[in-house]
Amino acid sequence: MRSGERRITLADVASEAGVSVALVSIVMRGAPGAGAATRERVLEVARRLGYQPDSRARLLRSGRSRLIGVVFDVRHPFHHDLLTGLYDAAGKAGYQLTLSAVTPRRGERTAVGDLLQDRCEAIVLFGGQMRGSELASIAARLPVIAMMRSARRRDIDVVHNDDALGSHQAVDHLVALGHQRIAHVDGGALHGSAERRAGYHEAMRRHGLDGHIRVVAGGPGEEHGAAAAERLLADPPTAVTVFNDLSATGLLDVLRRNGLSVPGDLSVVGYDDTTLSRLAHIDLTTVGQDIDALAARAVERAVERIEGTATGPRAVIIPPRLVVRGTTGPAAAGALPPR
Amino acid sequence: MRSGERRITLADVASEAGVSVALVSIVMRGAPGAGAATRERVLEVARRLGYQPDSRARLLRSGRSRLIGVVFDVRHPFHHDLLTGLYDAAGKAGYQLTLSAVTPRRGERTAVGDLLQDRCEAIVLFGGQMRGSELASIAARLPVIAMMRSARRRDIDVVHNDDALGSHQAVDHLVALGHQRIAHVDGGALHGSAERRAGYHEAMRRHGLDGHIRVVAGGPGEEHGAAAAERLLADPPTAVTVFNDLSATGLLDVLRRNGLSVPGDLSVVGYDDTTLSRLAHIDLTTVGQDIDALAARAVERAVERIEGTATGPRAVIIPPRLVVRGTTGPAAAGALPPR
DNA sequence: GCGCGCTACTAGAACGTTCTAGAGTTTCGC
DNA sequence: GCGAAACTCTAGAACGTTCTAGTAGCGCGC
Repeated sequence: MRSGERRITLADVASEAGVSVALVSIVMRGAPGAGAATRERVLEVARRLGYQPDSRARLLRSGRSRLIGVVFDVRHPFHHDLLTGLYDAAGKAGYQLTLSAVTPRRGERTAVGDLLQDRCEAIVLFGGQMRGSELASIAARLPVIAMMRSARRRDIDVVHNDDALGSHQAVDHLVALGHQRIAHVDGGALHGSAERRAGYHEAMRRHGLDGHIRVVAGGPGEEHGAAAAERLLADPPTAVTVFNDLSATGLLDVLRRNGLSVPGDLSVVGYDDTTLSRLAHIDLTTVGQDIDALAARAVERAVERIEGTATGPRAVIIPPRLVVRGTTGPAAAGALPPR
Repeated sequence: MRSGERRITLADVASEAGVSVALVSIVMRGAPGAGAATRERVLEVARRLGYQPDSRARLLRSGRSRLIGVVFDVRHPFHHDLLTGLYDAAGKAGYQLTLSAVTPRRGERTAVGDLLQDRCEAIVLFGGQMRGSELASIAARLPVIAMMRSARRRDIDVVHNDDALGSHQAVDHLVALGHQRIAHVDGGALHGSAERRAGYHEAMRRHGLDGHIRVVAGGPGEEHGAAAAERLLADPPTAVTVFNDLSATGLLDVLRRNGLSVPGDLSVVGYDDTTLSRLAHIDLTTVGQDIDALAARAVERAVERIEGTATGPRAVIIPPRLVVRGTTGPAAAGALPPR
């Protein structure tokens, strides 16, 4: 049946099956309260008539929407894995997702506004640039769970990766390979940059490598890594931890163009374990975020907020995991300075 | 207001403003039929009370949903750009999108089923693996526009790139650079592979290079391009057109590992102009699809089907565009065989 | 001054489903 | 066998908004 043609409703099924509309609703929802024989008969009629539930009516009448709105930025490097994980987690919790994308030409405010109209019970958002005060005004209406972004407000839940721990893991790995002259290329003002930098600092100090601490300004893009590499070439360290994989890719390119062998002359650790890091010719050692865990915890927290059962702090921190590939190896023999 | 608290409705605004509910509805929709002073008063009350429209009620009562459902596969290489384009085009046509993702763990049937419940007026889908017969059963209910996939059925609209023309463009570019020994690495059984291969054949024949036609079996992944490169090494052509960018990346890796210079010894043209092709160290010459045009035409066709104004063939073909970067250059001097 | 057309505004029904209170029937325990 | 509890089924109202048909008032033209 096409636009303009009336759809089959519960009333049509009820009429054909000789029962009430309310009983057909009970059957179609799989709710208790219908006899087995009646249930079978109703299902058969519904199938034969091609009945398709109408979520508009359900959403309007039902006391609960059981919808979790997801605002996602199409350019976010993990949005595909996050969506996958969020759908899984929501399904398990008996909720449904309704998606609203942020694009270069569709702002976050529009994306959020659409979800409010849908009467979502909570909103999960990742990426994006909304100010804390704007998020707070939404949080006054319904639970807001922010992922992978700064939102230090007492009414917004935050789920993110332990960036500092990831840097510790990277430095630990390099130290275990014998490296001491380890530099860090940061992410500029981007979310996570300060934490990854702080983690690098802490880890270096923990290993007694204070004198080798060296941070080079960077950024999230390939070009940032490339520029950082140019600056490192004058006095190369034996290893580098880089803010993210894309930046590491740019850095690798410049190093290789300048005749340095990776990991022979210099080891490189990225961050995020994006698909880029897995390309055969990049084969990047990197710190991976546990996306499924992030998604699961975000939904869990959303459900807790909806159901009023939330306990614990607003911030949920998920530990990352080092993924060792081909860009890290033992420190070159001549690289160990006298102690 | 949080879950459990009653939302402000049109009735609340009407009561406070001293007008009817229907008039408030007219004002909030920006529909004609309200006096200017009344309109101002109502908007002020709505703003003060924090009224938020309820799309559930609107969707249920309104004769039209004006929703276009989009089924997208999160792993599709262009889904971010397509979503961007689709939102833009839908907005311009006065429609809204409702999204439903296909993930590794959420099948297309589920994704489509959700959209049917939302009473979308048409469905646009890209990627995915649904059989033509399944698509047809949906098309019996409402207009279906398939993008970038095979669906040769007379009741389903298809919007896609002219794959054959893209291959022509690639071969033309290489011939203009003096290449004659041009091989093609195909995409196996994947959508578009046959057309890209056919286009390569036609273009080679058009340039009188029948004797140099050479097709190597490939596939969509990096590893397919790498394997094809291994096979080409025994007798390298001077140029290769590759099914897609990712495959070209794999091929490039193997060529370079084996000491071949690109484009000095061998030129490479990918397909799709993905973000991979733009990385500084890849800098791939590639055939780009016009994503915005694809999205615009898909929405246009959806609207035509909804409004019963569709004319023209079911298939809408968008020409691609060659993007010249660093992997193509003049044929090496010793490469020209005697004519 | 009267009638017609237009605009502003209203009342009530409709959209398709779920919720809730009730009636009737069946089953189980004493 | 009787009473209570559980189950099946029904009727009617509700959800928040839009649609539709109508009324009242105003302005303009004859």
